[in-house]
Amino acid sequence: MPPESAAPTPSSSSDVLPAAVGPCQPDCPVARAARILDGRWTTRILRDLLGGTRRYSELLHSLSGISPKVLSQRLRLLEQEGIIHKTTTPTVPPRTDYSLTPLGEQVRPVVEAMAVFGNRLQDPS
Amino acid sequence: MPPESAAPTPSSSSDVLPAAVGPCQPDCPVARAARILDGRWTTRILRDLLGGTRRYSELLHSLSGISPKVLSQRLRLLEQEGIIHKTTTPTVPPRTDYSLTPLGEQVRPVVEAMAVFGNRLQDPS
DNA sequence: GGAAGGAGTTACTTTTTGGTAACTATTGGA
DNA sequence: TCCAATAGTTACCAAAAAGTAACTCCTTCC
Repeated sequence: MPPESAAPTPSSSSDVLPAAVGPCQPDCPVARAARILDGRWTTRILRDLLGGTRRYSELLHSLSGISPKVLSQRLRLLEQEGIIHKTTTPTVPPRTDYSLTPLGEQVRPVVEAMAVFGNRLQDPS
Repeated sequence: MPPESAAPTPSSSSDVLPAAVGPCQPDCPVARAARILDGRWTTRILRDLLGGTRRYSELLHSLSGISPKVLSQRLRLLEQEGIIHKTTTPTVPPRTDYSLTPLGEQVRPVVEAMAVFGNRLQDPS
């Protein structure tokens, strides 16, 4: 039987990926991140919030096609996970601002890497 | 009315994110990447393939909990998108190897960033 | 003849996610 | 009195994704 599989692929950069170490367990870092970033809209919401604080109605319009239900669902979830922070100002029409928490700021590299990858997809040079 | 929203947040690194430029369109790079990385298993499959070539049965076991149906569905999809490559060796029990294409290698930074983020989630210091 | 091994497929069900449309609350202003 | 604006919620329905279990193909070995 020939020596098979798992040649110690030249790891491109750091060793954050234990891919050579073992298989991806259900609670491995990648899986945990995936659970939070899951959903059709999550990364797009985050992408907009990486540009700064946004109001509910701003997000509703900038994420064209999202419904108010899904938006508030996702925002609630991200808030529960400690990724975003909600500020309600009880002005006369009420005003709600959403912004990234310090933890939420940590998704920046993920979303940036996705943007780079998305550009490769667009332009298959 | 006070000047509102979208203060030009100090962009942390490169300008891959057009967040300051405008809202995320349905076909923005982040959205395109998200469409491909979507699904409960996709990033985990990719994470394992970043460790090198894997066989169907290896993936089936390393991704504990995945069903053969979902695995082959996802692999087919990723192949169609040009992310992975499939090699069938018609030996006596047949053997199929999956590996990343050059395009697929481009997801490494995404998955690595997810791993880093996932570790922050684990250890909320 | 029958089981074994690898890579799937098929039919069917369940769960999850998302979409639609309409409705609520609050209060200042025309 | 009624409308407007903001930030949602609610009930209901549709679609998509995933799970389950069983079955297929092929060939070699016992």
